[in-house]
Amino acid sequence: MALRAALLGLLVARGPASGYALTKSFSESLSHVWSARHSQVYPELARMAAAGLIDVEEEGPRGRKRYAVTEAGREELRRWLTEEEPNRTVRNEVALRAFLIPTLPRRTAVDLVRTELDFYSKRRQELTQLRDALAGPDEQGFGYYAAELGVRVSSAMKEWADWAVEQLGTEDPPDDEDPGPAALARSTDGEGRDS
Amino acid sequence: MALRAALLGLLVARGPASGYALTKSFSESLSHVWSARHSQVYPELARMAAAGLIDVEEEGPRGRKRYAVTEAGREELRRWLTEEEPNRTVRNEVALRAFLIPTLPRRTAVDLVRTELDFYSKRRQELTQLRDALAGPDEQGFGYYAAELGVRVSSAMKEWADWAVEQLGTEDPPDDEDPGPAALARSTDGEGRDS
DNA sequence: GGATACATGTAATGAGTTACATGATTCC
DNA sequence: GGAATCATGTAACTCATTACATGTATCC
Repeated sequence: MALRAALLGLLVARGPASGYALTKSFSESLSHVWSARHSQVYPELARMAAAGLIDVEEEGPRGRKRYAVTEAGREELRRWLTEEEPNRTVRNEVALRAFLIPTLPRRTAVDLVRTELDFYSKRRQELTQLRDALAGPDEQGFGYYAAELGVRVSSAMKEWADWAVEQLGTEDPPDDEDPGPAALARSTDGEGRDS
Repeated sequence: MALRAALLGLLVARGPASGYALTKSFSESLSHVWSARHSQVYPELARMAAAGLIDVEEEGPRGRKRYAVTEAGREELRRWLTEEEPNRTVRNEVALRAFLIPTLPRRTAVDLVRTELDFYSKRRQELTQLRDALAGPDEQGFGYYAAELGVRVSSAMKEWADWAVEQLGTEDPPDDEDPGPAALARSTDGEGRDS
């Protein structure tokens, strides 16, 4: 139901829009928060219209349908935000890779972390720009909270990558050309506590 | 394939384990990084064994199977980490809720953000403890990088929530009992740029 | 003997991705 | 007229959750 809430939110905040335009939001402004492809968006919009949460307000040029949120849709969004328990399940592939780093030779590990560092450095810049744009007088701050969160989270990830590179040792030590695992290798077998 | 990599990583780093024990990792140490239920873990382990990435090393008491990673499994983990492009897709329900906050009346918005604040405050504490435990002499630092990342990210989220509460205004203003939207309401209709 | 934790599986359903498929408008 | 973009949809597949189903060992 998160996708549904996201669509309702976009329609409430930015006014009527087509499935195409909504999909574009997921690949642009909303991409640091939630994502969805058009193949997921169109059927969901159809279901929401069937449920009376949105209406086809206008049919435009290339078969375009402009959807507008109904009163029931507004209520559903409010209900979802206030009454449904947030799903805080984490499934973060970058963090997973971080978890797995110690299984790699040190040099390889450093390279990987450096890649993340560059990536989050860039993302932070992008999000900072976005946030500053949203803080402008007219934009009414929609997306501002999320952009600020994005800036803070990507800063944290960038700084973590800085820290990790340092931890892993950034200089080539004298014991050249035989990397060896970053921290552990096959380790601790025979931990049987039960049988 | 992220689940597969996570399982291989656990087996490489902590040695042979049962599906049950691996599943427990996803609800404990790994829960801030990746999650999976037993109904997903068991079939995946079976597929991995069929593919020769792991072996049933021992069959224990209650039908328990202890899996050990093979050389092919180690290689697959290395390959996944170094050759596969990380999936950086974000699908963060908390951030989505942040995005949607401005559609709510101010008072309700503040309550919601306060809940997040408490939650991330707690999570940060937990992760800090976990990280400090992992930094101990014996643990060889496995999970340390991920725990550090978790601490940094949840700190960022907690601090964002602090900031957001302040932005939304924490004091009851004199215009009591008629909340009104936090920032915008139905807003800006008729943005048609195309037709 | 009963509760709890250990231990493994399957089935139905929902969420999300990739690929297939089609056509209209606009810009050059 | 050709390319790019607008615009919507469906089908097959993978990934993930919830619920169903079963049985064993251990602790009290």
